[in-house]
Amino acid sequence: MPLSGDGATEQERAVRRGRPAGDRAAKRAELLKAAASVIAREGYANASLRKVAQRAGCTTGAVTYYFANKQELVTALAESRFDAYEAMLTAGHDRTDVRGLLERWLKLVTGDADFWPVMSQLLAHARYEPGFAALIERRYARYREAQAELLAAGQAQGTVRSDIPADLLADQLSAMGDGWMMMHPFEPERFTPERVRALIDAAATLIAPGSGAGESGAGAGAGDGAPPEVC
Amino acid sequence: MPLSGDGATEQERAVRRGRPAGDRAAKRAELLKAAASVIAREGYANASLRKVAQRAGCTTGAVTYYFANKQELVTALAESRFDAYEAMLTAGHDRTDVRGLLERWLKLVTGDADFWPVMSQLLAHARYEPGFAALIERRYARYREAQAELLAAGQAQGTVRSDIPADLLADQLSAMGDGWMMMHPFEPERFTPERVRALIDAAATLIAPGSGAGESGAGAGAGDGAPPEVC
Amino acid sequence: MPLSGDGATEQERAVRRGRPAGDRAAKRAELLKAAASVIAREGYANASLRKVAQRAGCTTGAVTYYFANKQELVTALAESRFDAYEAMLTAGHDRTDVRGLLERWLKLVTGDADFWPVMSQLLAHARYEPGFAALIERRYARYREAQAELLAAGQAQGTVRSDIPADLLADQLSAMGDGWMMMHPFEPERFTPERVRALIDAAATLIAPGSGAGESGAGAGAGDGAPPEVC
Amino acid sequence: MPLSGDGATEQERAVRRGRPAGDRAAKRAELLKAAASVIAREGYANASLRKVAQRAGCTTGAVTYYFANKQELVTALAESRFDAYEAMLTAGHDRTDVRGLLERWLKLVTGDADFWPVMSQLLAHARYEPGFAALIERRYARYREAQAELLAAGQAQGTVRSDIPADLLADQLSAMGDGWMMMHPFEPERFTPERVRALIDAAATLIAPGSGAGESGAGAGAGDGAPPEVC
DNA sequence: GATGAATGAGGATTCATTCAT
DNA sequence: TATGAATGAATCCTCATTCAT
Repeated sequence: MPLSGDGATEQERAVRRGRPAGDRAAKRAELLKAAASVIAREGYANASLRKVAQRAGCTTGAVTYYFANKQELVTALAESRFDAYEAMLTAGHDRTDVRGLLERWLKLVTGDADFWPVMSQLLAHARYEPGFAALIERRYARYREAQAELLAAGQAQGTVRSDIPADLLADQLSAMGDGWMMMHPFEPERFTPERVRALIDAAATLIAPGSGAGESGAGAGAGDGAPPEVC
Repeated sequence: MPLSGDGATEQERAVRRGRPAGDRAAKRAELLKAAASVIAREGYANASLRKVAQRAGCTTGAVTYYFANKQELVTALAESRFDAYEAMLTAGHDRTDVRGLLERWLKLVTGDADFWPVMSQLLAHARYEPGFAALIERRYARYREAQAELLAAGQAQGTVRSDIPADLLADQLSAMGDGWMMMHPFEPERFTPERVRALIDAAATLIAPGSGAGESGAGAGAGDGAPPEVC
Repeated sequence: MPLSGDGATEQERAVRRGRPAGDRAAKRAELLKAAASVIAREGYANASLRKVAQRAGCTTGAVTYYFANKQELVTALAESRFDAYEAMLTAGHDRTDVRGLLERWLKLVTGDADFWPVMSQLLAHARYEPGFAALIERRYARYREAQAELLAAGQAQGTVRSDIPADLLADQLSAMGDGWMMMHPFEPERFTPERVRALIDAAATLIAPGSGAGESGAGAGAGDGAPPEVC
Repeated sequence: MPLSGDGATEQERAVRRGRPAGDRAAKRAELLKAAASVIAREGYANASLRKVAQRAGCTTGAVTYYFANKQELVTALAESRFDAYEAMLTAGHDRTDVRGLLERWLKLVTGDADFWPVMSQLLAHARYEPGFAALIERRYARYREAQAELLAAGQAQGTVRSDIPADLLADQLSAMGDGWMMMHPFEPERFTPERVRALIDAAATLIAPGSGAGESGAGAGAGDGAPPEVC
């Protein structure tokens, strides 16, 4: 509408020009949230575009207007989730603070009730969605590498046990996270905040150096924040 | 099926004796195998009764004849998988041999190429399949308890670290297994036999007592069987 | 039902064995007729499986049960039409009877009111239906070759003009047929039986040898059967 | 659009004078070209307004802005094609030059690669597009009449055979043209320029007077321009 | 026991069209 | 004048399930 003097200043127009798609990005984000909600509540196999549209309060056509494909929708959803994941991981904190990483992981994963269920559903189906698997593999690998680097740094500083190579440790930590992620939505009553904290504390204990001989369990200290002997 | 007097002679029945519970059970087992294969190859979301029938070499009607529902088929499949899992766990070995457990787990999981993919798909959908979730929760809990018992016995014998309660350790070990199970079908090239062994060795190191201070990594010794300092 | 003595003789069973698909072929033929009717009445672009099902008096699912694809349905329809076409062409008559060919062509094409419209719609869309174009090209070529052979034989006998190669003549005759086929459903009132006969007579005159100088037109004799001077 | 006083100065209008009827007509023509291209490439059944817009480099809204309906677009396209056809036919040449007509027809039809495919698609669907059929019938009839007049004049001059009434000859010639038009986009490799010329030469031979008894075929001379004995 | 025909709801996707801006 | 968001119906197709045989 170049001729309609709508009272917008030059600067405002420039801002508008900055996001040429108008509210496209916002609407897409809204639809992604709806999709996440549906997947979390009904599972990937039962998630249809119709349900997504219903939850977003629009028609099916609107969904396919913003996302050409169901696959595009799902891929975009996965991207956004991995973005959050990565932001968590690289959130300008001390790069060797393994304990901090676990805490941030805990916060991310418990902050958004949908996060775990959605991620587990996406991962479970990634293998069978052509083009989708590649995306997850790529981003997942990046995440694991970052984690391995962090653990290696911890080993250099002596805050992480050195008798297991960092990459194996990273694999084990992320596998643990995946396992929890998969089982959490399945039996949520088992994953009370206290138990999750206990699990995280235990994980910290597992990768701490020189542990194993003590009498008092790390799990016993669950809920008291960071046990002094870890990290 | 002992109640169906089908007019078969004693001899005919004797011939049949090799099959566990008559033709019906055999046919059901055959269909379950087909279902497992389809799920492993195409994913749960894309697995249809038609495909199962096709792979089993029979008609769609036959499948619904032996299994009233799709849900019944899937549930029976899950039961059979957990049976194998439990048999593995309780296979008359030394009940305190944690290392042996890991080895048996490894053998089970690498022996049948479909085991991991099928299990991960079933678990991923358990939450959303009414009546199915309960089954998995029950059997999974039983498995975890058995594992916790085994770990506790190990702690009593001093072969397992005691600074983490056995139930937390069991949770962590099984979560690790779940995580690998989920990622394995997804990037199989990452899970070479050597690396799987290294991961298991590292897991053994993780739960061993008094570890963590050494310089040489357990993972470095991957492939050489059981590192002496573990278990 | 191998055990049910249904009173069928050995021979009857053999017959049944001959068409293993039961009434499958019959049902398919029925659906093909419905499809032809829909295409003739509504045009290819507006022909949907739903409409075909409606006309056949069954559900959409039934159609896709007998034909995996819309393309398969359309292809089968084209095949059946070409079968009729070819049967017409090779109907055990005198292979050099060009006039007879034109007559048979006329009968085929006027006998089934749907024949012309359906064929023209199929041909018009063949180019854009992957895998369908090949079929038509193949069968169409065969038809044109047979026609060319027939015309060549006529040339050898002196009943067909020899100043134009038989293959070009065949091309022209079939193009004429195609052109009529295309325009016929479009302005049916122009194609009265009388006019069609006149066109055929004129076509016969066109390809007859030594024509062109006479005063009385072949078209003037339309309706009086076969003008003596032709063929 | 002479009635729209759009405030343009005399000079501005002069500049515009090159374009037939202002911007609107130019834009419509542009869209028509895009529509023709889409129909030629994808077929009528697969041609959507979206694709037309895409090929024209504008939005869907723009198309519906310039053409109220899809039907209006298609109708306008047909009109423009028939305009070209008629212009070809009545292009101030000798009105009795049948050979010249065929040559001009050849040039038109081979000059624009899209002409044949588009026309055949439009004709194929004319029957089923309400309001569209009438248009084609009218214009097609006019074209056939003009052709019949020309042939009648040829008969009077002795350059066209007189044993077949002019209107029947016209029908046959145009049917031939339609038939080629329909088959050409379908198997383009069969319609090399040489063969098209041979076909046209043969057509000229067909309608020439006193032909048919000679031994040498007109088709054999294909490519050498106009055989002396024809027209 | 087993078949396979048939159903009908639901899947994703495409499309012409409308309309506020 | 032109945009592009949004609609809702229609597209083809898949599927679990039923049922007469």
